[in-house]
Amino acid sequence: MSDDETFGQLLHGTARAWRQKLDERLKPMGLSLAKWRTLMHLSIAQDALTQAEIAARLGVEEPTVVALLHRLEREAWITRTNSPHDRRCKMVLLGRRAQRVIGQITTTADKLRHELLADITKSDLKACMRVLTRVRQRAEENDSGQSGTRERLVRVFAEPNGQTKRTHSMPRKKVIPRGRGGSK
Amino acid sequence: MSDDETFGQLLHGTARAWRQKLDERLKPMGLSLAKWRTLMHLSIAQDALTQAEIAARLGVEEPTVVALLHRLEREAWITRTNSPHDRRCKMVLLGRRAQRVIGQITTTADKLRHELLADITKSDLKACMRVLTRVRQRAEENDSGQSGTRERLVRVFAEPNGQTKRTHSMPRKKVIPRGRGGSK
DNA sequence: CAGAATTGGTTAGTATGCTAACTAATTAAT
DNA sequence: ATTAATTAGTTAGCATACTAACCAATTCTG
Repeated sequence: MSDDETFGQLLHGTARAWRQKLDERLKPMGLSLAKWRTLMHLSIAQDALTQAEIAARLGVEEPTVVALLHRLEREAWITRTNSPHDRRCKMVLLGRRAQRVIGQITTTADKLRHELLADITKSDLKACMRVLTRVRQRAEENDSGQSGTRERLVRVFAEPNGQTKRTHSMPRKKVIPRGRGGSK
Repeated sequence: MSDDETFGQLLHGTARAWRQKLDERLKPMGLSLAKWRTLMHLSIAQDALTQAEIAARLGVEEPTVVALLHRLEREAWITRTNSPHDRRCKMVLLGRRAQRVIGQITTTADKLRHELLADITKSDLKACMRVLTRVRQRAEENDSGQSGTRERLVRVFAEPNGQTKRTHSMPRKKVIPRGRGGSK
């Protein structure tokens, strides 16, 4: 009870309200928070991404991405082509339509963010982000070492310059350029 | 860009991680965050609630509650009976099973909350809750009057101190019909 | 009191997220 | 060089949330 009792409720409620609001704003453009996030990451990457990379950047599981991309493709926001280097992969690209309006979409999201954070003091905001970061860390860590292969959802946060410090994978066979070492 | 750029992502990511963790902990008991919240509100109420009241307390829409209660009923956590006072209503009650383990469930949730907020300073936590509260308020307010009847989801859990100050409702069950024509 | 408006609940359809289980392709090991 | 392990993507099935549309009961209004 007491104070932290409602922290969870507050956290979820706020996230939900935010999502709802953004969805509402994006709806006239035929988008949503999840779709926008996907397009944004593709836009930032400035290059085709594999579905696994998208999943990592969004911080969701692969099957979720499959469905998401399916919808995005159906609505012509993106295109998917088989990679010639690795026949398992599909390279995902922004379609024309998306390229044309990506700016507007991002502007909408930015605007909302500023509205919602309008009268928050800089220090409160910092404190809040500090708390959220810490909580997320805590919630994501592996509840102590129980068995082997729990380690999914290694988040990959894009730096402003598009460099993404991948935590895992990216094969890119032999002579293919623009590779970096990687893999843990 | 810059700082608040990632606030939305952080907010969602944290909420998601939290939910995931709690779901994971509750899973062995056959529960989940949404189910637990429902049972908790019923437990707090110490009385049967209508579905509309539950929806208001959970802060979700009615159809969501319908499905949720359907699952809870199927698993014998709750029972639903038609109200004798208002034939539209269904009164929802905690089942035996739920009454027996509600304490354990709540303990689990409390424990997780304390773990996740463990090393957060009191003042940071306060600041964070202040921010979240403000943001939620903002996100929930009616973006200017446009479509007529937007005003759902009037939250009941407003104050972070656990006090519940109901904003509306109180099911006028058993309203004594003063001088009405009665009949029927 | 009769018709209108409101309220409680449901159904249908969609979006997002998850896990489990599977196929196909690639890489690692023996 | 086979076999084993890993990785990319998919499908199936479920949970949770929403909106839109609807019925039935109740309350409000004129």
